Amino acid sequence: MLQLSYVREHKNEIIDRLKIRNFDGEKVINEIVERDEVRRQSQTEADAQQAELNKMSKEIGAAFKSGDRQKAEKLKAKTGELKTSTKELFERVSKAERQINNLLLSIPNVPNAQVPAGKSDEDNEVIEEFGQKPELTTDAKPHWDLAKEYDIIDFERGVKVTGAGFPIYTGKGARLQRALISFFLDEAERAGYKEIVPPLLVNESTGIATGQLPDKEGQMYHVQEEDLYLIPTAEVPITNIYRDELLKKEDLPVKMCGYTPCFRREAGSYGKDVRGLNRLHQFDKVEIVQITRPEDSNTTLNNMVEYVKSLLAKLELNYRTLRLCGGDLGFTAALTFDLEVYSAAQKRWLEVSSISNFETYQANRLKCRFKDENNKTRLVHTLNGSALAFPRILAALIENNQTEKGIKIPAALVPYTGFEYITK
RNA sequence: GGAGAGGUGGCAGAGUGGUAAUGCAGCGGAUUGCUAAUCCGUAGUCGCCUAAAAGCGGCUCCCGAGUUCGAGUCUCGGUCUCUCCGCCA
Repeated sequence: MLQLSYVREHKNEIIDRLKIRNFDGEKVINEIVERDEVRRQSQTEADAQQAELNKMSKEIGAAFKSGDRQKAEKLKAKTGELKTSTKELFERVSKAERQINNLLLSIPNVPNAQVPAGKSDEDNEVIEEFGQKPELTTDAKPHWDLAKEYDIIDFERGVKVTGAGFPIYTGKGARLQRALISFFLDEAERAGYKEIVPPLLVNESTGIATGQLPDKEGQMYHVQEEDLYLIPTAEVPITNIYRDELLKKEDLPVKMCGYTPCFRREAGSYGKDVRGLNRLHQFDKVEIVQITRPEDSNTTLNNMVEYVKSLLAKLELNYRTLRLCGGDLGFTAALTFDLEVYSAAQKRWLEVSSISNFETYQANRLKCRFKDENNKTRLVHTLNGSALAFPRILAALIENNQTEKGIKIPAALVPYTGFEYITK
């Protein structure tokens, strides 16, 4: 969430910039500033009274020690009234703090200056297109047909075992998943990311810190009995590794990666977009996460985008890079680039990676800070990106590489799959 | 699941009702003729005052209530960790 001092000092600028993401923050922010004034005034009074009480306590202690019992009793009698009014003042402070906190939680991140205005995904800015769209014969099939034909994904039995959106990968399909895990993790390790195997269930504090809670409960599966949530992405547990920690400046940047399944309820998603592998309740993903100094995060974001692009190039997939407009930006993100791969059989672009800079928004909730060379404690910046999400990569791979001989595996993956073609 | 012990600053670690020891690390400074030693200072956070610092004050010993003029210390509730037992891949 936004820092209170930042809201106080840049009120109008924040209101203006939030408009880029079509968020009208005027009322909430004015209320925060007003509550903050109450808070500070009450605290100044309360502190002064508390100081007086502390002084009296010491005098009483001294009087007892010197054996002056009468003086002590006299002083004790005087504390009562002051105690009551001090307590009331502190209650006003904490009430204001709670109100401010709730209001702050409801405000999304302030978009970075690079973010273009726009209402929806249609207004995202295409900044680059790489490679040729593959040309397929007219009888080319979408992946859900190919999956059945080549016996690599069993959607129907997935429905039986669990429900829609939980596919079962079989045989070479399963092997291909395993190949992707190893390929992406090996690449990430080469790029300097430390591999993490995080928990797949997280507690409430963790969900709040990265911004999934409150409000977005609908996205996560909740385990009632233990009050835990299944992770919607590895971002959540991996970023939270450094929650409530004070890092040394030489620890930065922290570069981590991890493979995990991701679980999403996707409440309210219907229609043709959900066909096949396009939108699932459980899917696999390798995530990269970085924690950086504030002044480095812009460069880092670009490096992360370049890194993910290099993966797509190695998989011989054509892609385009989008800069998300304000209307499509996630709640916690300041700036996001999406990478989309073209599916020739479905004749549409598929989002395979989303790479974001959260600046201090998550860091403030995480209370993740570092000491700089002036010994100042400052919030870090957090970033993450998919590198990559499997289902749509798989969809594009099998659709775009369908040949008469079978489905051709890109050369970079062959050492991992152990086969060059998936055949019937 | 049962029993017991514990949670103190970036880290380690004392502290049985009256201003939170000490060591290490980091940072700043002093001194010395050599990859070093020694000495001094230095926790976080909120508020007041500042142009900024300095300064002053509050809070913080896992969290929340309570007792008390005064709580790291006593009481109650919660939470997490460790040890032993039970169960178990």
